[in-house]
Amino acid sequence: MKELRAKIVDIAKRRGIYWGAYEIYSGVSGFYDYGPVGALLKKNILDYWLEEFVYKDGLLLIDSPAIGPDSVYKASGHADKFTDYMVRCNSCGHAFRVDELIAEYTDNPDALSPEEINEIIQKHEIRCPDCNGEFGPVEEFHLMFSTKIGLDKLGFLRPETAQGIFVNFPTLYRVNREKLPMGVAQIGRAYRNEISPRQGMLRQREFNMAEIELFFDPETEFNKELLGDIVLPLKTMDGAELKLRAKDAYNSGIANGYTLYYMGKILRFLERVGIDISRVRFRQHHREELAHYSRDTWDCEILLSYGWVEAIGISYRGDYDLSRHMKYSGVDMRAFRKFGKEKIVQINKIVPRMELLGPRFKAMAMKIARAMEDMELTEEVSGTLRVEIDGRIYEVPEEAYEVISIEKKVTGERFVPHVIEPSFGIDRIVYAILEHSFYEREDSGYKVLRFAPQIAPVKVGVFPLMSKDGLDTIAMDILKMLRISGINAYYDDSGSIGRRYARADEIGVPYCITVDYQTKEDSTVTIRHRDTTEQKRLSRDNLRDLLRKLVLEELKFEEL
RNA sequence: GCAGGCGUAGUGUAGUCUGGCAGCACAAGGGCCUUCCAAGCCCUUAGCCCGGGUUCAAAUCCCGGCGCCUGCACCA
Repeated sequence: MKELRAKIVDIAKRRGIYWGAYEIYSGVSGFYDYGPVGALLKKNILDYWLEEFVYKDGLLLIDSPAIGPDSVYKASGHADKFTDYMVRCNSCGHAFRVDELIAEYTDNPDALSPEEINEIIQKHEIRCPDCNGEFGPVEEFHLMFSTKIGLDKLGFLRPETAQGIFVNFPTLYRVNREKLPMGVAQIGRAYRNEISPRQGMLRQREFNMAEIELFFDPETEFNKELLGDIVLPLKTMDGAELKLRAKDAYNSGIANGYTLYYMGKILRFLERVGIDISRVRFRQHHREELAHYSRDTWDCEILLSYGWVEAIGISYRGDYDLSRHMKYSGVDMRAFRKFGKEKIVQINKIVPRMELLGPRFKAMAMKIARAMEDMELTEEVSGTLRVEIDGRIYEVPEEAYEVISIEKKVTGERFVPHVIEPSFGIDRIVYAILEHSFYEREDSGYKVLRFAPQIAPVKVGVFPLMSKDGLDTIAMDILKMLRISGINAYYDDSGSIGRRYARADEIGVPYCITVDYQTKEDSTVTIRHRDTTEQKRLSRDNLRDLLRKLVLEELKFEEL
């Protein structure tokens, strides 16, 4: 298996798919460049992702900034949960994670403040495990990259693209004409300052994500018709491995309906982009494994040379994110749920008597009156009323207001929507495609990447059989014609024809056109199929239309 | 961050122990040849991770740094 990894790394660098970034300065782990071939591969995957997940389901695509103020990440919980405390030994300089050092002295090392940690270290005389030296003060280590916005405002690089969607919920909800369910998608880079990233492309400090937040009303029944007969490979929290039809899984209550819906879509998507879905499963997180925001998470894992690798996560985040942003920002993030029938309810309402409030409170009178009107009267109100505005308490005497009982028509109520979040690790999918589409030909031993035509970076190679006798100029004409038509094609006249096919196979070019001597007589060319090496003759005239169909996979090579 | 291993053309490696002209293969570029799956011939490009030390002389020995790999830890 290690062998395979080495071959992928080799081919990736040699042919321009990807490589470690900043090589001339000896590299920085956790950062990668996509080369000319890889950048197109990634783009094609994302284009197809848009088709499948955004256009087909009518989602809203947005694009928000990668840098956000710390207020956003305080609200999201990342500022806390993404911080580790460390101490450094004064004599040997080694750094240690605090939670490990003090684990035996406290139940919840994660909940302590730096001061409390210092206290524990002092009290129990904890010393450096390496040299028994004394520790310096507690330092913070952020898994988020921090930066300054302007002169001194603290900012973070987003550790996920999701928050850009949550903070915009009220606007998006209106744009969507206040309808749920509402799906919002975002493609972009996210950043995590991993302590020591390994595993190549699979764990990067700057990486590409495609995320969806599907907002829905938890009280509206899920439409089962959305689930097909597709069979889902599941591994549940208690370790059971099952293959269940999506509908049956829903009936058994194993997961949320939208989670199952996305599992089905993901499986079809992965198959189409070239993943062997017999090496795919959905693994449910254990409770203690869940992220701080999650109620239930299923990882879509792909079997690679590294073992089972999480490539996509489907998280049921409940109302966590919107509730937090509502609390921290003070902005109403709720949606409206209409009742089937409108209800008539009796409510008590305070009516302020302005002629008494005015003289007494002067400029504050209007504010106090509004606050009184907005009070939720759950119990009887009488006597002096205490009204709080901006932290100050105002005492309103009994005679300055009246309580009246009125009938009110209630057509619905406000609630915080729930969220299902399918989150795609694009780089992991790209890498998985490389591993799953790589093979070596039995006869010659040379290497092939079996990319699906739709995601193949280069769709067609155009070769003159001999680079003389005018074959080269005909081939160049065909190349131009294809390029003008929006088909990514390239020309190669170097070395023998076999060598050129081999080069094309290495970067997964699905079709090769060869101009030979017969072309000069009857204007036909050969087309060669990468996966079978079979060839057919086609007329030059309908080459463009046929190739288009082949690339879109509307036509198979066998049908030519 | 810890422990171990490693760092030589684009890629893979020899040379390091025992200091003395840095070699091979593949790939790439040019040319000749060639009528369909990495053919052959000629030519070319291109390298000792960085810094310091020892030495007449360092890829080789010593020190420091950086990076990569494996394991541990970490992995929202």
